[in-house]
Amino acid sequence: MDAMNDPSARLLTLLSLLQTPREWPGSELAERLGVSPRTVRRDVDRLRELGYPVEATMGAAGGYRLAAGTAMPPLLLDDEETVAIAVGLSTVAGNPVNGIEEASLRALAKLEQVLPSRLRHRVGAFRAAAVSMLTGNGPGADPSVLAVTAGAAAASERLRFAYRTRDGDETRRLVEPHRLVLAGRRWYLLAYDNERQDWRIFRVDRMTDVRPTGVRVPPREPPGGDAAAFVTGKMYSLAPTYEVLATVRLPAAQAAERLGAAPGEVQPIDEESCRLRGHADTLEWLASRLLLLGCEFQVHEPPELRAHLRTIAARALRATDDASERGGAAAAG
Amino acid sequence: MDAMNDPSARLLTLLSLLQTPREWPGSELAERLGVSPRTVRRDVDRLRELGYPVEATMGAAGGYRLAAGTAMPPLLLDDEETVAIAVGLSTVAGNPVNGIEEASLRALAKLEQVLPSRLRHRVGAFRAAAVSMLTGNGPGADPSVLAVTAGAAAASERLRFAYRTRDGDETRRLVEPHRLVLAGRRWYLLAYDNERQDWRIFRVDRMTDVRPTGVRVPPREPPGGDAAAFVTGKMYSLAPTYEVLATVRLPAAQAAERLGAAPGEVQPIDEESCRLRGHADTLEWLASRLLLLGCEFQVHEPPELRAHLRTIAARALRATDDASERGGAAAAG
DNA sequence: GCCATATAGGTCAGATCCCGGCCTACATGG
DNA sequence: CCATGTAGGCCGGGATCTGACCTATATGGC
Repeated sequence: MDAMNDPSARLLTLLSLLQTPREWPGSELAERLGVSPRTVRRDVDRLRELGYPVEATMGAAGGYRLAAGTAMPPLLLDDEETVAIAVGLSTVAGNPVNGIEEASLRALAKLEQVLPSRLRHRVGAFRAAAVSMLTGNGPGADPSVLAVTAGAAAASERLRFAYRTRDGDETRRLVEPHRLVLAGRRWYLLAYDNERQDWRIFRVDRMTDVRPTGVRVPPREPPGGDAAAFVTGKMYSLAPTYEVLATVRLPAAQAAERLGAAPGEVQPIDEESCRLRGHADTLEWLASRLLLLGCEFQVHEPPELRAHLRTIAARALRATDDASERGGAAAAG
Repeated sequence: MDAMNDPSARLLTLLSLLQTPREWPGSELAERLGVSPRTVRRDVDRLRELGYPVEATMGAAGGYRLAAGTAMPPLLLDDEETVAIAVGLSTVAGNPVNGIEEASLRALAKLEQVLPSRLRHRVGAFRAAAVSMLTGNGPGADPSVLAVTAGAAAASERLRFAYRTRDGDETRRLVEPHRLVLAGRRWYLLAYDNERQDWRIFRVDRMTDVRPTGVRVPPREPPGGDAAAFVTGKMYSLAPTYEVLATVRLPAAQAAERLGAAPGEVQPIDEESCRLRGHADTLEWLASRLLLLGCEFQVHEPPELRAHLRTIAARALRATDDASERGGAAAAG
């Protein structure tokens, strides 16, 4: 199969074998690699010298296996594992709520760059199901759009895409991407618009048909220097959001834990309740998060959220109403 | 730093450089690798012969970059990307709803096997936040328990762990793990209990302090042959679940899409409503899923779910009740 | 307690590969 | 048209790799 004469290729396949969570006797490795057992021992030595600790259990039932070291070894994945990782990263990057969004985006860009095309559509299929499932069918940004954009920004490549403005118009853009910024629950792209000759901010979930042009340009300095500040400053003009103020009957620590490092601040009121302040862009998201807290709470601030909670309450009551069960059309009003 | 005299190590770092989404001129690669440009060209050739298509753009502003080929190249990740991948896999494996659970579990086991300890606690910290955030704070199984168990099952290693029975008793077990099976929303371990000398099924979320013994045993044949059938057969005796029957005022296709490939069947009633049948183990999960559908629905079957929906409705109404806003203790009744 | 079987590693000789330096060919952008 | 990049052939000296010995040592089963 592979040319096992080449020590480098052999080391790679040896690594991939050792990453399987099982023990490999040296003789079997020798057979698989097509070399003598002595060479296998030498290769194992080489891996150890490279910093990848190959554990060996001695004795009659001995064997080799890869252990945790100080550096990550190169991951050698099969098709399904690759798809799983791509989908997993999509759920984290496409619905970011914790604090590793940028890293997951980098990893996703790195992965998409080398993803075989035969796996690409499988990833897409799973992604739709998984993301909508895990995130509560939010209208988040397409992870592959995110990945391509992040890659172009890192490579300083011009980017071409279609952008749907707030009014629903479709426009085509040619930009020099600078940085992706996460604000609230949405990704924004800070980029220099080549046609309009000015800096613009784009909502990534409104970008489609994204394709790198391949043209590299020297990176441009954004105005103000700090991309995040620039974006958050202009964000509210792009997407109207709701300011939330609520009282939650839960200790501040517990509330923060259940909410995750999500939007907003949590301030303790007393030992068993706290004040929640933050902003989000959809009422459904807010309502479901509050209800999933599993405790009593009061919503003070956005009247729309109060109205929406009443809507949900009414719907939940109708769902348990025996009267509407008989005549299906009764729920029309 | 690295011994760049070794061609194997050099190829690895070259791969890691090329995985960065940018273009690398050959001269810079030569400098970084500490070899002559001619050797870089030879190394690039070698990568291509190994099946990793290194794209090169010719001309004055040329350079090398790694493109998508037919096989996945070994992924070389930095710390943050590794953590992001581990967290992403945890959200998919620890809250499985789509159909790549087994693959994500394999990938997670592979990754945890070689995860440097310094990254381990960072993964743990993010995991708690991310999983509870994305899954709606379900009491799912600990992903690292899942990963260790999957690894032991793959390696045919005996496993020792503490198990909390339904009555709340803690027992210590020594088993030969056979397979992990996903049933409904929970992971189950089918294993041969060495002390009780019989096959047993364990809920993974009740396993703690899991540690492989390192003792390898020849794999045993499970009773019926098919692990999944065996588990689903005994599942209901382990965890009491709720049978759901509901009518949803949404076309069947849309309902299926919003519910994902989750548990249950969706049967169309007419063009704008359908019947939903399935089972799940927590009322919170069921209620939130139904409410997130964003449409009218009626719950027929589990009386507990009807009661829970009324509870939620009452809580939502109290949250918008101005009277209870003044006196905090008024919500006690 | 012994033996089979595993890892661990030293040594040697021959074949092979690797590397840098030099050369020419070719594509591209200013 | 020229500077600058990739592409690749050729050559010679030196380093490396491999298999085939060998011994030491740890472990589990009989």
